[in-house]
Amino acid sequence: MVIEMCYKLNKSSMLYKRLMSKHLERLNITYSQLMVLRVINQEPGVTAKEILMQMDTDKATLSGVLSRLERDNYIIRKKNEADKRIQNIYVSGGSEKLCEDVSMIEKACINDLIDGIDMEEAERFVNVLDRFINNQLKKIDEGF
Amino acid sequence: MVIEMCYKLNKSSMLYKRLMSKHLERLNITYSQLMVLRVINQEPGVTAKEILMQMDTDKATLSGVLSRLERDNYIIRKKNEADKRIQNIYVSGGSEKLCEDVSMIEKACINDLIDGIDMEEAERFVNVLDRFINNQLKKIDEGF
DNA sequence: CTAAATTGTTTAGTATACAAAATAATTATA
DNA sequence: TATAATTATTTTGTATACTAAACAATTTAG
Repeated sequence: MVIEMCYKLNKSSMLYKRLMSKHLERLNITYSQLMVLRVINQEPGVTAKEILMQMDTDKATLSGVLSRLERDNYIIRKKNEADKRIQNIYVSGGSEKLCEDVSMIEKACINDLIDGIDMEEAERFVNVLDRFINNQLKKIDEGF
Repeated sequence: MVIEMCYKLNKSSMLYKRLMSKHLERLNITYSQLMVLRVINQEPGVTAKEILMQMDTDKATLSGVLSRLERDNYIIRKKNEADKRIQNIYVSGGSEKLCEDVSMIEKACINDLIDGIDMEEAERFVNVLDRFINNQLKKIDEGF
């Protein structure tokens, strides 16, 4: 039963990424890149470290995403003069617009997915999901 | 609200893979490889095509997983004489045992994750998740 | 029967995900 | 103050995920 739940969580997650990627294709940006770009858009000047703390991803993965975002001119990195280990990251012109466009797409895409699921059900669902995630985080913190 | 739900589904899925991968590390097999190995264990002689139909993954991805499973001696592939495009796939000796071991690990791992979530909640959760997945599949079938 | 379409699978190329090691800059310590 | 420990980030190496193209064997059509 619980194993089934886990498989289905994985399946749903995979399908969501597949759906969003398809929609993002014509904007020439990937799902992961977008998630990161959004954080930078909301907090101009953030550092990689700060992005990492917000998003549950790996530093090596983020490093790659950032370098591709920079390569494609979505972001700009400036070395921090006070501490030269740090780079402050900013979105480049046009990226704010991109973030907005994507939010629209996302909302449209998601409306279809919620079909037949009412608000109360969704809330209970997220409530259980939160507890499940917390259990997972606890396990990981404890060192498995 | 629904966007939040999607993010959390992704997060939970990522955490689950991270947890399972950690546990599987000492068995020298990856999560994806194990999922495929299980199908082969249950249906000796299956073809790649048949595995694809059961598991929602990509043929190119599966091809890679199969070649690594073969490289590491977990499976054996035999060319089908009737139709030489096809290969029948079998687990090699010891893999049945491996599948059992992993099931044990998985159960132990999952017991901790369900902590504080009762059976009824879990059932409702999976029910909503099923509908959500079906909506996603419908969207993908419709060509997005 | 032969060219064209189909089928099962692999290869090439790009983007993650993640562990482990390497770098570079900063801070703490003997 | 030289050295060790720490911090922020990148690099390396392996394993997915996915698209598009390549291949080989098999069918289907004209």
